[in-house]
Amino acid sequence: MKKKVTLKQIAKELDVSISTVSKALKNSIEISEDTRQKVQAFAKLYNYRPNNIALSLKNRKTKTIGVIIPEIVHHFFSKVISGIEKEALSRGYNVIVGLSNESFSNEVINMEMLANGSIDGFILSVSKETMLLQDYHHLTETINQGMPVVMFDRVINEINCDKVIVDDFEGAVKATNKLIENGCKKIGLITTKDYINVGKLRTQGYLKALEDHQIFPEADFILKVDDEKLSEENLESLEKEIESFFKANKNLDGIVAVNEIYAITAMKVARKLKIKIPESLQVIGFTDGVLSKHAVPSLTTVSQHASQMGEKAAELLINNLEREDEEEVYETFTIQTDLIERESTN
Amino acid sequence: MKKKVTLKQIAKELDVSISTVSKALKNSIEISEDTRQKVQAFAKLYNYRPNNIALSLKNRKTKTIGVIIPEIVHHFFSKVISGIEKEALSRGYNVIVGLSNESFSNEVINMEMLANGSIDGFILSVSKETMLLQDYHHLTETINQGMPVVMFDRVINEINCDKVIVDDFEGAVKATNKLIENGCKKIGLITTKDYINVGKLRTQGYLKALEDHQIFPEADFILKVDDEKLSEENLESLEKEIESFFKANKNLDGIVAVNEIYAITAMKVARKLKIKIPESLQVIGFTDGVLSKHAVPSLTTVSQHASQMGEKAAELLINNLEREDEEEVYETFTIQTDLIERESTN
DNA sequence: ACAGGTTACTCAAACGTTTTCGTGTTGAAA
DNA sequence: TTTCAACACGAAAACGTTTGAGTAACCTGT
Repeated sequence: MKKKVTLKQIAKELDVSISTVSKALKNSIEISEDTRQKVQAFAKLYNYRPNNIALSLKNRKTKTIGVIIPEIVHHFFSKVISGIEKEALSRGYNVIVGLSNESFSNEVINMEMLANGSIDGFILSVSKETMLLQDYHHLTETINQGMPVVMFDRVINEINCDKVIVDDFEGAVKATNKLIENGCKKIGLITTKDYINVGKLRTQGYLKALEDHQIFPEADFILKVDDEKLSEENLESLEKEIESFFKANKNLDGIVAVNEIYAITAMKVARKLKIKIPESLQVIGFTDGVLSKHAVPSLTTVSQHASQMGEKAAELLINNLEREDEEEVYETFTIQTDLIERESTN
Repeated sequence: MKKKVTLKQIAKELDVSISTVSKALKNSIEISEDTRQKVQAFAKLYNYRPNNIALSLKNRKTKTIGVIIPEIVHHFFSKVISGIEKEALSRGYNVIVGLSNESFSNEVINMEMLANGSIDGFILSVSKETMLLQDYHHLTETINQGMPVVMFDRVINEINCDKVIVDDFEGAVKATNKLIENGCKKIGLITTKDYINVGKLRTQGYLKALEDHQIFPEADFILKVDDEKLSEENLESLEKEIESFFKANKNLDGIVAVNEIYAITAMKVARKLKIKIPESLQVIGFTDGVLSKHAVPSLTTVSQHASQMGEKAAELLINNLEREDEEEVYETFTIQTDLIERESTN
């Protein structure tokens, strides 16, 4: 077991100073051809690699970005990470991942753990609890300390930083328009409570599309599912809720659901109620995950281009980190959605 | 924007030495009550936090573990990460994630990037390409440098380190037994090529169960899908392959599939061929992901307890890191599988 | 022969900590 | 008055690196 070799050890072994070794390895002209070769040969032999931590300390930058997300077992978020990682790797950065599990305190703890020098900047999507509590002190503090932050998807307008968001509004408009074009007259919406801003925006898009086509929005056609219903355990109660929604509104011929689970569950319930998809009910979901692709019938969905979001977020952050001038102009980048048509619509 | 405050700045401000500040903050008895309070008050006011990088350099440990996985947009792996993160957080460690994207060179690059001081140890599942090439120099090198490595799921027997594996063999036995108990006579297997060891083990488990029940294994009943068929683009060709498999073996009444996608696709094809599930064909998959849960009919599956795997891997690694004595006794921990019964079996 | 200029190095500081050892000042015991 | 703890603090080294400044030794031209 040979431990990592340091400059000091090489220096001692070759009987030169540490500086000489360092410069020789950097091909400095200050060092004679002879010594240079000797040092480089030795370094190669012992597989010398500069210690990242020492470099980080010296340069006051770690070349590492911290990512805090509510959950990783989730197609959207893991895809975003994958995008972040891709961009980060190509620009020589590492990615540290922290999970908040939708908990405010976890988010704070994770951020504090990373903010003390471990990383150069944050990319994050805040937890539901944070949105609910509206306590953003951990965010403002890190930003005030001069650490760049990029928020994505679940962003907070009050916070002044770079942001990458999905055009949720327009996505919902597109989805709803599609159903209208396909001849749907009674279009239902399955959405979340309003404090989740993406749910809110999608709801607004749905309403806008109806309005544009002079369709009167029936309040009954909108189901606002309680948030906990998304968790894996509460699947049955979600099913029940949707079932009574369907039973209360028997004439629905189109459904826009603000996420994949709602859409898939709606299809499941429809099947149970012998409602044919897409013949008598057309369904469009959000988030183009595995479920949409593999469902039977496969689900028409609004793709959020999660991977692209991640790449863009990483790009914004790294650009910011590597910018010389300190001008603070924050950008909000909007990712356009695409409607991916599959079997659940005509 | 107030930058992070350091010991030096506090020292200067209070006109004491750096050592005094450091000791005062650690409640050292060397420091007078008076000074201690003054320093602590000041530190609190300026929200002093020790710089992690400096600590890492001093202590020669980073309290960070590196995780290298082939892919993150994958239920199993993201669940493992979530388990790792949970254990890591509770023991004060951070998690750096590197993705190999199933590529050997990416795996090597990622490991080299992290091995130079950024982390204290690795948790990894090797890429398919690495298994194919059988080039493990990057692994042996890091281990030789004294950096602990824990491998999970896709492990390499030749490498001497801690390992966490799923009892794939027994899982397949359980699944096959279940089908036999349920009255299946002609049980097919949809698996991967043999160089993926988990696929191989599951195949062996399937054969063992048949043997135990004196059922002669028909070679025709085993479909070894070419590996690229797993990727999202090749979904149709996977479907086609399974479809001809079904057509060639019309009398199959049970299917064991070594992963979720194969199982779901098999069900999709069965539906297309008007084969009723579970009445005329019962299906069991591996990996208890979202698809299994939300499929119609929902899929009976062998759960690998991915989260538990991650926790265990992190536990082994951290124990190793924090162990005083240097004895190298490597453990291979086997996670038992559970059969989760759903609608695709009787 | 000597100023001036290369050449090929070494020194030392810096990044932010922790910790061992040293030291000046007190107060009390002898 | 001397001696010796106890007390409260400071200096310095160490982790591994980079880099500007400093310095010997040699060479060159006059």
